[in-house]
Amino acid sequence: MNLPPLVQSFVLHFGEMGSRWGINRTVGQMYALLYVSEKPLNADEMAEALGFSRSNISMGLKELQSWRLVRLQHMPGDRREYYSTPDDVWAIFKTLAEERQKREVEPTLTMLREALLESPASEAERHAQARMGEMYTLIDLVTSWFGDIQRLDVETLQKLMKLGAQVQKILEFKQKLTAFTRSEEEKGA
Amino acid sequence: MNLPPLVQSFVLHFGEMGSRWGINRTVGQMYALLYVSEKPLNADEMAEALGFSRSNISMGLKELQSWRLVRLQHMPGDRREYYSTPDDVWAIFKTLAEERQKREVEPTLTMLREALLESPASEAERHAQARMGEMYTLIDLVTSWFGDIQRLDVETLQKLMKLGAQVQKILEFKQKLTAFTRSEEEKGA
DNA sequence: CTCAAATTTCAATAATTCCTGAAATTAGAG
DNA sequence: CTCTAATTTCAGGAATTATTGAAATTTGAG
Repeated sequence: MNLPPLVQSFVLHFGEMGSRWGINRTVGQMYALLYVSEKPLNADEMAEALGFSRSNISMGLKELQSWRLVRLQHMPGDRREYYSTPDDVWAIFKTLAEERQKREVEPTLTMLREALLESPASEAERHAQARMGEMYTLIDLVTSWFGDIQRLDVETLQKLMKLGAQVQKILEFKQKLTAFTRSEEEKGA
Repeated sequence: MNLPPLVQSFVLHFGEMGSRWGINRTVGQMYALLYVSEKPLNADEMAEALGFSRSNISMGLKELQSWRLVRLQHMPGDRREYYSTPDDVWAIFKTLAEERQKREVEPTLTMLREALLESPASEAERHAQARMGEMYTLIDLVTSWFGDIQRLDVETLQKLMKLGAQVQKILEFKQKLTAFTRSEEEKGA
């Protein structure tokens, strides 16, 4: 691996993180490299920069494409394929959240829903089913919230981010939340 | 494995999910089993129920304890150790989020912060650093929001959940959010 | 204290996942 | 079309991770 030190530490960190998240180290490194690259890279450049085999790069890119984290493009007068990540970090985050939702949350909700339709055949099953119900409700609630946040458009987000005075904004957000939950309590009382 | 079918499908699903999340299959299954169990279980009961070796159970429990996902207790007149999961699903979710924050988010923020303090030695490094800055800001923003939601207390949450008419509540929440972002736009204009 | 039950550790091996080079396929320039 | 550069596939070996049984340690009842 022959990269500027700044880039190298980023790439290595992402590799480690990747493996904690069930993504393999080399795929994590590939993503990180593309993320900080000034210009799109082709597979040979990536193999060279990271010191992996060409075929490993090919498989990793396929994986990254399946997560929609990487975009493919062509350079005029060059038949090789060049890859890059989207510029907008918020869009990247949303894509990641959508994919995880689809791959992990949805199947779990489906499994739970099916379990909840069964007739429990014993006290143990009755209890298990009740627990699954609690989990279902929580996941459903949290992912709805998450979805709401995700639906914030890029412009709004960029504005928030560029203002820099995030703490301010977060405090306002917190206040809304507090107001919201307080009004619930009043209704409930 | 000799479990009621409802429990079995839940346990197996969690095992699969676990491996996607970098947690190993057997640890995922152990957690799932405890989660739906009516009463605390000891290690032998778990080994029996899941068909794993006693030593595997021991290591898995250590892992689960390090995540604070499992509590240890003793039964009167029995010297074996019994394990269970907390009842409150919201508390479980918060614990998980806290641990991930500590293990994954904090180290990443630290790495990024350090990278941002370096003086870039080239245009490539300059660009990489700018990208890292964008990532830093986003992670910081998202985790703050997440922290706010996490800080909602159990009672409020339980109220929301038990009301059952979640969709209603979510719509209200969405409205607050929309109001919030709209007022930002006005200020910005 | 003692001793047996309970738990943990750990080295060996089983299982899985990763990575590669060689071969096959695809695709675009001429 | 043809021919070659570019990419993908895939079987085999490398590396990592998971699981076990046996031995060591810990714990608490008596």
